[in-house]
Amino acid sequence: MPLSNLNQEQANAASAPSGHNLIIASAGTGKTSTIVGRIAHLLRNGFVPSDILLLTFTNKASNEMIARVGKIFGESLAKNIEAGTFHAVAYRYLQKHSTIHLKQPKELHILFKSLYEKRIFNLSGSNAPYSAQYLYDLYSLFVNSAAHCSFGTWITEKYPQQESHSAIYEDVIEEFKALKALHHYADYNDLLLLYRQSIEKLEKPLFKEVLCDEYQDTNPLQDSILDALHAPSLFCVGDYDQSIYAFNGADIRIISNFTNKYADSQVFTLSKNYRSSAHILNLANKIIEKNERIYPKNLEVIKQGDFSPPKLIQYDELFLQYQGIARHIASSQLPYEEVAIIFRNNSSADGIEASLRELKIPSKRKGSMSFFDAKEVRLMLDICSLVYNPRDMMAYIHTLSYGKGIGNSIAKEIYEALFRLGDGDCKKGMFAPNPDITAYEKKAKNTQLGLFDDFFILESQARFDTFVSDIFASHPILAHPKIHKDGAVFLNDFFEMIYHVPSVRSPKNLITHIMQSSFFKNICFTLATQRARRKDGEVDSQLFENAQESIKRKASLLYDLSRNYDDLGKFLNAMILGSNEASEGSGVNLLSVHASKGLEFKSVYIVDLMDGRFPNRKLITKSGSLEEERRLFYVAITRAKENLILSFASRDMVKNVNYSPSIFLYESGLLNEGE
DNA sequence: ATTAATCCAGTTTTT
DNA sequence: CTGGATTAAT
Repeated sequence: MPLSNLNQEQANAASAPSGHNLIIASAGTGKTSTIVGRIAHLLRNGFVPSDILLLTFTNKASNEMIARVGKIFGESLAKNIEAGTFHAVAYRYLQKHSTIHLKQPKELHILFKSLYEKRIFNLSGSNAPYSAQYLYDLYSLFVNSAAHCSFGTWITEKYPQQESHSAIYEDVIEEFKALKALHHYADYNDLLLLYRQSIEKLEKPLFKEVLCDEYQDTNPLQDSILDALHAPSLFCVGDYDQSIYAFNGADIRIISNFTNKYADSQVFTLSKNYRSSAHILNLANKIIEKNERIYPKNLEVIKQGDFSPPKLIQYDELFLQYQGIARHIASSQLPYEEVAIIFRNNSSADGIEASLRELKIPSKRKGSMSFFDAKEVRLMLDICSLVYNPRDMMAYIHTLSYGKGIGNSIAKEIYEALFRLGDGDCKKGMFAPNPDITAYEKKAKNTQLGLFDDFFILESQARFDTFVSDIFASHPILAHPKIHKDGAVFLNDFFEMIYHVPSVRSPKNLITHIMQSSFFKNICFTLATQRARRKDGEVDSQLFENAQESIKRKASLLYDLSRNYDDLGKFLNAMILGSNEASEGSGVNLLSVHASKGLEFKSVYIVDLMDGRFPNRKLITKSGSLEEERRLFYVAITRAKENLILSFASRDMVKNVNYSPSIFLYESGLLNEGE
């Protein structure tokens, strides 16, 4: 039945014999239907669900496809197909076969930085070493490009002037890797590396057919996973012209070399476009022709009807543009869900959101970064992490650093003390410390200071007894000479909270418990006070109320999220792997070009088409290319089904900058030279 | 050496 | 509005 919904081209692809099949599917040619059709074909021809692996670029995409398969074959059967992003699939496998703790990218970044900052560079040369941030990004790019040489060699090749630092770089990275392995921490890249490592050793392929969506955006590391899977049959779907992830190592040579790599490869091309009007497709073709062609492309317009041509609106000022677009949307009479505003840089989103709000137009933005970035949310998740994994160093350090007089160093010393006192289990270290172990190793300092330290340690046992509870009184970690009254009270609250963690550690129970603890409440109080401080140093009571309200809202949002999970580990990982899956609210869609990939809307507005911003000149000089920017523009245009509105502003009043129109507006013929 | 406070710049795209 | 860097204080 599903195959009969496909056109001839799609059906040919979907029913291709097992082997190495590449499907060139341009924008709007029914790529999803073809993949679903392929799965249907497989299931009808002797494959069982567990023979099939479906790799997509987002988890949302795989959920949609599996749901469509479920409509045909039943949900219970469809859910046995392994499906998701490379990362999600890798993670699921690793969780079954090893111990790993997935960490927020930012977390490991902090860890890396702390190692990096201890290094001493030779600054006599003229070349300053890269910042920890930049080095970390470069390393990630190195991993994703699956180079066969060492990082030091790689970096020297790419940036010869950095050669003198490469040995130190390599050494820090080795230390970083060792530390990650020790704590079983994994970042996104590690998921892929570890997965590849595990499956390489297998004697029998895990799957009979692997389907890979958005093949043009796979990077060499992901491609090496496709190799390591040794699947007897591949079904790769992609479009050269929509490759927009070069910054993440995506390499278009992977898709263009497919036919050379596999002698038995078959290429299918889908050329019937069902999505967009002729006007829109003509514009898209006109743009993409400027890029070098790898596969011929002649899109056939299927959509019939009388549609308006793409429109360019010029504004004098940035905010006038946003307000103008908002008014345009208000008067367009379309349901807001059918409308998308697409921009090159996320920095455009705030202004657009504000302008829409002025007109009371609801809007939704993808994965509000701000939510998982908020200190209070991260704190709650850190507490969950350290309950889940009582040797999670990062989570302990972040949490304990909130104490007055306790910074990263002392927090780390406390963690290490608890770790040793509990023989590797910090919770045991808290409530059943090994009496034979001293909390803090004596530091090899000069004797005078050493005596001074001992003096405090002798005193410490009785130091805080008068105001701390039984659970905590005379705990060995109090021996730390730098912990004083506030810190002790803080630690006491921490102990109280952990001690009373509900025995049923469901995510929602735990979140509720944290929210009710005085430990968390006190920190929120300080956070709110900080946020309510005016420039003169006074605390504005109104601002304080607002800040507390906002914290409460975020806490209850996290509680709502936690109710969907019955397992603490699953909850924590979902908060990391899928943190930007959930878009909040409803209404007009606000999307970056990258985020718009794979989506379609009746009306599309592409804003801020100024030279420098789109194309992003800064990036072109760094790592990107004008061709990639052009593909981005092509992707943005081809999201539109019926109406396409392009706009730019010639001036930004706030930044006091003048802009000239994007080169793409000239290329598209909407502007002529000299205008 | 470590933490706390203050001031200043700046903002790419994703799993 | 946040992160980073600088500076002051313990």
